[in-house]
Amino acid sequence: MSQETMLRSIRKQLHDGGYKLTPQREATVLVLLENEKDHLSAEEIYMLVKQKSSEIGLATVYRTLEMLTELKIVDKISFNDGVARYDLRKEGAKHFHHHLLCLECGSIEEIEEDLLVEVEKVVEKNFNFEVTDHRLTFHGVCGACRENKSK
Amino acid sequence: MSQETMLRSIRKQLHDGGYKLTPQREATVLVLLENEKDHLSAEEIYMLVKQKSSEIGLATVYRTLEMLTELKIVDKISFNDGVARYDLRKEGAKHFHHHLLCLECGSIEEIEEDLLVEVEKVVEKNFNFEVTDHRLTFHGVCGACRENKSK
DNA sequence: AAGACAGATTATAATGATTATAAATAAAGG
DNA sequence: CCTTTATTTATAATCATTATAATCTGTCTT
Repeated sequence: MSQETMLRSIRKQLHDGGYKLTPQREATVLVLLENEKDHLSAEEIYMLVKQKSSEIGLATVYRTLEMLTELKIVDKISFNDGVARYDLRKEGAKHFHHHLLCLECGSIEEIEEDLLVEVEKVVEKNFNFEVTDHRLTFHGVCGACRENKSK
Repeated sequence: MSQETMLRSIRKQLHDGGYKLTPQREATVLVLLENEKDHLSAEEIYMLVKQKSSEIGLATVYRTLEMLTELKIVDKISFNDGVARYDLRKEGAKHFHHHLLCLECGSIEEIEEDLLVEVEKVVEKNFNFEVTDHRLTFHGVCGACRENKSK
C-alpha cells in the first residue's frame, strides 16, 4: 500500500476517533511511514520531524504517539534499554509482529508471520486467559554476527 | 528448593562471578526470594529491604540488581509502564518464563511451562537467528475480570 | 469581519526512574 | 596494624516522560 493511501486511511481513522490530522500529526505519521523498518523512539521521531523543516515540540510528539497507540495505528514496545519505541502497525495486521534482538550488534529484525496461533490456543484453554495481543522478542545472535565471529 | 539452599547457591554464583555477598546484597536477594510471586520494581525492593530493618541505599539496590541480572540470577523485564521489574530466575530454568498481563486489573500471572520450543526451532531455521532467550507477554483479560464483567 | 469557543501546540517546568560521583566505610592481604 | 581495594552511602546529575499555563488556529455565530 502506498504512503498516500496509508495516509488517507490514517486520516480517516483519526477522524473516526474524534481527532483531526493537524500538520504536526501528519508530519509525525509521515516520519513513521518513511522509517517503517526502524523502531524509533519519541526523541528520534522528534528530530526527524524537525529535519523535515516542520516545527514541532517534543511534548506534541509524545501526545501524538499516545493517541496513535490508543487508536492502534502504532504499537509501543519497550526493550530493556529504558526508551519506548514506536512502530506502525501493518495494515490489516491482527497481531503484533515479533522481534529478533541481536545481543551482539543490537540490531532488531522483524517477523511478520504470526508464530503464536497455536500457543495462544493453549494459553486460552489452560490458563483461562483471553488473549488480545502479545509481545514476543527473541534474544540471540543474528546471522551476520555469527559469521563475523567464526572468522 | 529451600530458601537456605537457594541462598547458598546464589552465594556461590556471586563468588564465581568475582563478587561477594555483602549484607545489602544478601538482604536484596532475600526480599526477592520472599516475593517470588511478585514482579518487584527497584523502588519496591528498596522499600521492602528497609522494612526488614536492613539499612540500604537505593543506588545499591540498582547496582545489586544490575549485577544479579548480569549473572543471570534475576531477569529484568519491562512492560510498557516505565519501570523495570526484576524476577528471580527459577533454578535450572533454561528459559525465561512467560507472562499474562491483564489489561483490566493490571495483574501479572506467570507461565512456567515453555511454550516456545517449537516456535524457536522455526525461528532458528527460517530466520538464521541463534536464539538464546526470549520475552513473551500476552495481553488480555484474566478469568477473574471476565467473570466480574459478565455480572 | 469581530467575537467566542474548542481543540492543539508550544515552551517550560515538574516528575519519576535510573545512573554517576565523591566521600566514607568495610573487608582483605600482607 | 597499615595499605589497598571493593562497597556503600548520600547526593547530584541525567534521561525519558508528563503536566501546566499561555498562546495560537480554525470554526461557528452573529
